[in-house]
Amino acid sequence: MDRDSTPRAADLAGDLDPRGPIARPSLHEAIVTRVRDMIIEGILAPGTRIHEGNLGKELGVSRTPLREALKFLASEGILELSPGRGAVVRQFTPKDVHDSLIVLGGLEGMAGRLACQHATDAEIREVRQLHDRMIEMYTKRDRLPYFKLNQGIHAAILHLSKNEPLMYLHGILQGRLRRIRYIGHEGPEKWAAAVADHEDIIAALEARDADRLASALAAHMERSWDRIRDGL
Amino acid sequence: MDRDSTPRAADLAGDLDPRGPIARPSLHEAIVTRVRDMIIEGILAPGTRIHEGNLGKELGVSRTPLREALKFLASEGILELSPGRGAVVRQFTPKDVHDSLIVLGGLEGMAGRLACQHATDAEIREVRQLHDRMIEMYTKRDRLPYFKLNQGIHAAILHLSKNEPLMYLHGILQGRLRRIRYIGHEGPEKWAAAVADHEDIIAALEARDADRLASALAAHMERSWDRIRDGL
DNA sequence: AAACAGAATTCTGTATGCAGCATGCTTGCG
DNA sequence: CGCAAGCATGCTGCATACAGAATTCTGTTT
Repeated sequence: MDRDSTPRAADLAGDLDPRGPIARPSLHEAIVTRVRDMIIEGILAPGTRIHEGNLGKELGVSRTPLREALKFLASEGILELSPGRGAVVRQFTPKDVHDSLIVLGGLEGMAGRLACQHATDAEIREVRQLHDRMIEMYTKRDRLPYFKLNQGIHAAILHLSKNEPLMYLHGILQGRLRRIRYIGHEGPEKWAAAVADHEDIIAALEARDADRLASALAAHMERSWDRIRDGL
Repeated sequence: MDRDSTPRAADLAGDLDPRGPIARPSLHEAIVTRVRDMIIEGILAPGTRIHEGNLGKELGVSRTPLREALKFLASEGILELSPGRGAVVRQFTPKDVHDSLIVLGGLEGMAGRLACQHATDAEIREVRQLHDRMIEMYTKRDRLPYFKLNQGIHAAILHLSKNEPLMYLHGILQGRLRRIRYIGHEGPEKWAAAVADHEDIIAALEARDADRLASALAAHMERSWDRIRDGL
């Protein structure tokens, strides 16, 4: 509020340190991300009941903030709350995964359409650069950087939509599926097809062809399902 | 699990009481819906800090379950958490509302496409019946039942998609906007246009014309924005 | 008179303790 | 020997108590 009225310390810090004010991650946030990661990495397997006492002791926090974090994660759909029985790591059926991927494709399609309208040429070039670096990693068969760049491109398109609610919903669904995708079912055989998909996507974005971009993203997601469906 | 192996008590209860097992609404759930309603009805205005002590005393619960409910609502995006400063009722800018409506239209469009594939004829007839009753309320100028039936039709279309994640995301966004729509900006002048939109929507659904249904739903949402934009 | 420093108050964040319910085991009976 | 009822244990749900941070008020200083 009215930061210009006290220009000294605030602007000095602002100029010298573009990182802004020091924001320690609150314990709440720390626990949430920690537990979420534990679920994604499979340390907490789907279907397992979460023991508040043990988990709290293991994380070095008392039950109260841990319980609050569990409620938070339950709202994301990663956990299920059975009254009197505590929190259980949610199991996703193959249909759940498929349905989620369909919606995810639709959301990215929406984002693509909006990006064609709202993105600047410079921003699109940045996505192209991400893509080029991804291709580089692909030719080197360097899987982990490839995977991260892949995710980064999708996130970038969402960002270009400049639609916060859209990004939010996408993030929720993405979070649910990260567990599935983390395992990395994607066999190297079909790797090439995914790269080809991405080439289409970037081309459509550069041409600002909204319809083509949307259908390319949806198709990409459909093929992603084909890649992981066998792993259930 | 294997209910048929012990047919006596279980099936007896199941046959006699179709309501299933007794499910008391947990206090957690009760508080969540209560506070959410308070926000929707404007009792807790956007921007206000939530005072845990007072609100807890008012609801007759201690701070612990209340705090858990607040975290839950924060995950839905209805509240914001400022570390050290507690929870604040989120304010939505006009852009937030517009962006949300765009996404909402897109989600309903997706649902419409899926409904055209998956819905049975009987289910579509049920939606038509909802529509007819809505028209009836419209001709009587009976606003509240009209509003509820209107919401019901949209919910029904989502349901016909038979895609749980889609319904879930729609519910979140819908929940955020209910506060805005609850006020009831919709002037009676433009009422007729909304009814005409719905007529289109039902017709497209009955024809199972996915493209037409999707665009009708998106357009309907776009016009909904025109109706409420003046009220900020 | 305005502004700053300091103290007091108040509220959030966390820990702990207790009550109620769910679960697993043991024992008694058919 | 099988089954069921009762009992014991352990966990969740909630309340309360305490510590630390934020805010506000007051008194002093320039």
